[in-house]
Amino acid sequence: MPDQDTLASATLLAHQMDRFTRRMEAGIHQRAEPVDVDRVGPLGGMALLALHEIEPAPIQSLVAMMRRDKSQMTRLIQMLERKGYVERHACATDGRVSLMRLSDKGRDFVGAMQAIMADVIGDLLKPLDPQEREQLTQMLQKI
Amino acid sequence: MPDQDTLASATLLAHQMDRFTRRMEAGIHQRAEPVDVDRVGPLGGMALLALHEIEPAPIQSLVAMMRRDKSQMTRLIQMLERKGYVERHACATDGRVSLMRLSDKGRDFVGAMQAIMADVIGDLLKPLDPQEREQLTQMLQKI
DNA sequence: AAGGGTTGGTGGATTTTGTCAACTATACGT
DNA sequence: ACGTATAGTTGACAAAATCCACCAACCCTT
Repeated sequence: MPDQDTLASATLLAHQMDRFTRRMEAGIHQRAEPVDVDRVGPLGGMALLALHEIEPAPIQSLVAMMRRDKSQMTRLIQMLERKGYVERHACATDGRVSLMRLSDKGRDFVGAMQAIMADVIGDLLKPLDPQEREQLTQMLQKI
Repeated sequence: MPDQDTLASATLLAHQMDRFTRRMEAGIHQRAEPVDVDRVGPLGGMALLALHEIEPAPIQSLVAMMRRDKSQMTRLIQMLERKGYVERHACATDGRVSLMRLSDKGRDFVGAMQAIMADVIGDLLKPLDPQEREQLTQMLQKI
């Protein structure tokens, strides 16, 4: 039987998370606007970032990594391909999958994006000392 | 000049946050479905939770708290009012604001919701020991 | 090798959220 | 009384999420 405190702290955490994520996205979105000439959007940007870490990869991996619906991901990738940020080619060992990788244009974009993210997040995390930041990422890693 | 590591860790944090928030929302959404008979939706649910902490409150406070657009909030509240979860009455000291508070129905809903949230979040946080959880909320508080 | 179940990816349709700008009415300062 | 700021509302629209059916290639098992 959870007491009143447990209940309240759970919703507190949820709100905190939500708010932080929100601030993060707003900050990134704002500073990314001049960079995002082709309007890939926040989600598209995140997808490119994610792809950068795991390329070459099938859509499925990106789906798992970003926890989005696969149909959504299909369309997102199609858009990114159309705009020249990612390239796809059939997988040699499995006829169903098509492997994606970043194009040069995509790589440039990712570089710019990472700088912005570091900037924004560094800003948001200012109230924490370096040790705490380390702790934070480690905790998030665990979960 | 930020080094490669800083850049990568920022995007890592962003992804971690995004994923966690997403898992949380998915879990809550899933388990809340039977409770959400009037289809107030995830956002409506969060709004009620938030309101519960600050009521009675003007829309503006909720806007600040949830970091959503005010127009979105207006419509959300209208929906919640229509469905009988919140009540509004004019503010005595300021003719522009209308104060919101939960109805009994709203309060019941919040109770059910909190239990679900505690459950889901407790589940997600299982890999952390109590002390770490405490640390986590405190860090999030700071930022 | 043929069948049945599974998995990777697509497409359509709809709902939920988010964004931006214009607009009303009240409040506030001078 | 005047300009300006604030709370809330509305319209129009764009982005993101969700759900479901579907195809084709894979993987078993027999």
